[in-house]
Amino acid sequence: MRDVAEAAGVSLKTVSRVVNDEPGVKGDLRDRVLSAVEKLDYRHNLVASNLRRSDARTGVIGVLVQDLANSFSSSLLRALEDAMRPHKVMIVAASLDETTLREQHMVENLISRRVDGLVLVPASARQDYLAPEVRSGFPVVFADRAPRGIETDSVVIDHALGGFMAVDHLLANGHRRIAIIADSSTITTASERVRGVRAAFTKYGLEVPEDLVRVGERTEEGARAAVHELRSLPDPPTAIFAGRNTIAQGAVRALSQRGERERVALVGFDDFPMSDLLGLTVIRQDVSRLGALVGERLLARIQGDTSPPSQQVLPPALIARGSGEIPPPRVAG
Amino acid sequence: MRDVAEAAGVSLKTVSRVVNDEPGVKGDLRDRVLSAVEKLDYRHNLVASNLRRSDARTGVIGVLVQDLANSFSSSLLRALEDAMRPHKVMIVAASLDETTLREQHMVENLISRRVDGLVLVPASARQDYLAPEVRSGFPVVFADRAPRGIETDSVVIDHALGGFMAVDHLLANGHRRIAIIADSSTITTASERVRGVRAAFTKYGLEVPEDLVRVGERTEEGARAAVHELRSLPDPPTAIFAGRNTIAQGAVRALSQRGERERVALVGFDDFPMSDLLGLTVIRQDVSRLGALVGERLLARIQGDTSPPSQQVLPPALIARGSGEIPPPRVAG
DNA sequence: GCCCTCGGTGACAACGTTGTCAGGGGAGTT
DNA sequence: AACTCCCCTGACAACGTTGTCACCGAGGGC
Repeated sequence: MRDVAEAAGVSLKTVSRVVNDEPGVKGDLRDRVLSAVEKLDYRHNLVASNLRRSDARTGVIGVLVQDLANSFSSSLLRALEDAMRPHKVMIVAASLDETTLREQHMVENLISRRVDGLVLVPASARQDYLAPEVRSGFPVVFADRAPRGIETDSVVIDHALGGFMAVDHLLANGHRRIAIIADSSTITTASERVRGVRAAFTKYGLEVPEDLVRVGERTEEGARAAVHELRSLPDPPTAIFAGRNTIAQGAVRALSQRGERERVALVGFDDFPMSDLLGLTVIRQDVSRLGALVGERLLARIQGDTSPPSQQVLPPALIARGSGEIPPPRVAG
Repeated sequence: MRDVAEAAGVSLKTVSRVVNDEPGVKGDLRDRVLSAVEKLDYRHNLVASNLRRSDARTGVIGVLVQDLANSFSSSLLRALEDAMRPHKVMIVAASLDETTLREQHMVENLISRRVDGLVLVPASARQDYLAPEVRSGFPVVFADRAPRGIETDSVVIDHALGGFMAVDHLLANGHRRIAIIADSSTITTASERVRGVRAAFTKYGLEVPEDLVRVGERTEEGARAAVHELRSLPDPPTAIFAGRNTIAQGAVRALSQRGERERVALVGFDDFPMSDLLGLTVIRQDVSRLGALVGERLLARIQGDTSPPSQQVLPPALIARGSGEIPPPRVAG
């Protein structure tokens, strides 16, 4: 910028005015500056600009999700991007892979970078470490999973209700031997879903078939192996509840391999692209809506909203596509 | 930081030393500083730090893809993230939606933010506007699509070869009435793929059935409509080449609706999750490898590699899963 | 006892920008 | 003709940090 000022024969401040489209620079001077900018390939330095400016907006938010390659995460990211674009806010994104430690490192790093706000799909069980920031009014919105240990905005799906709906659906269709495959119980969404599942059994006055509960599966491979194992039991499940999208995908694969896709009922949690073509019955979370609401909340906070933390809960929906409507085999009444 | 220095009764510089883990601060002083940091909830400001530091690394790269929610883009992003994480580089990502204007705005913005480098899946036909940056040695790597108008690193798939392989496969299986549904020809990858398709016809000494060529489709809905229309022709196609993942998805939907999935051959470009379960034959691009190579190249440039621009071309692979192996109906020899 | 060395600490300027305020000159008013 | 007002422009400090260099005191060698 100094060079530009020199080349145009004006002061630094005048260049600054031209670059920022501030009023009050006469035509010829402005032209001289612009042509100097052109000639020297000058690029405005937003880093320095943000440092100096009093309001201190960087125009960047941090978004920490589970896995950028996962359809849930990427849809959320896209929805957030769309919500932020009109406000000229960009997104720094990272995958946490359910790692508590990485979550803390990333949060720390993003705060050091002075992002304007944070969207968090937490991997950790508790987020007390964020307390100082939240207290100081730093905008943080939790998505999909509620915060623990701090009070801040969140927009979550009613995971327990989703789990309930899925298994209620299977029980209503006559299934009793229902396998439950879910992620590690340290992940609150997973344990919430399982809680809902248990509530569904309770509603029918039934015991949960504990021998068919597989908690701690995350990967598609693990889920596939679990289904093979479960179906090989002496008294195998006639229906399966898959606690998240990768598990459902693994389950479909396993049942395909066994040629049992028409025989064993399956309800998944999380919709994903093309699941309709697989005829998969799922509990759908409206990810676009989730992202839009999170974005809206974050923007409000960034713009100075100081109302008490809000907890928004979105209902999931059961999408029947066939796999969940397979009846149990008629053996004994 | 000033407050911390005051609270600890030391100079600014000493605080700086402690925060940056520099050697040469005695035990008790260091402790005094750390406790002052704790008490005041001081957070190191990386923005100012980066401004002052001479080497001027921000530890952020920009990644501009087509659509963050698309499985191709999100897989690429994830691969890049994995390549960058060991080097403590974060990612600012944005969707271009094939908009030339947004591409330029975003690039400009990212450069203003002084990102250390840029990964571009370009939407524009030419990228001359980047010439000044490239000339000055700013690290830019093109992914999936080669640059036009500038010389810089790129890692691309051989799209023409992929198109050729797909249609060669169909022709070898006896199809002649092959529909070509592809994205707008202004997108170089799309036109490259179509070029390969035409080469395949030429190899067999055949004319391209121009009445079955639909160029300019991008969305799943458009592709679905196109398939319905094509299959309603008096002399309908017996096979379909779908020029990208969303088109293949639309085609599968359309054929499903018409109950013709077992009757019409289909080869898609771009693999996507669960396509194996749909029995879809595709041309697969190794996105993880692509992302890893792009990340490697970008890191080398950031670390000062000044060798001439490299052009890496990855071969695609045909994954036969059934849909592409459906023979043409036996009507007349 | 003097000088030198060296580890620890601090004062100051600088990174690239913008907010503040003062000054200069032309046009309009009395 | 003198004065006022307003529009442009520039000088300067400041944002939060770190590189540079100087200083101070203790310890060791002669």
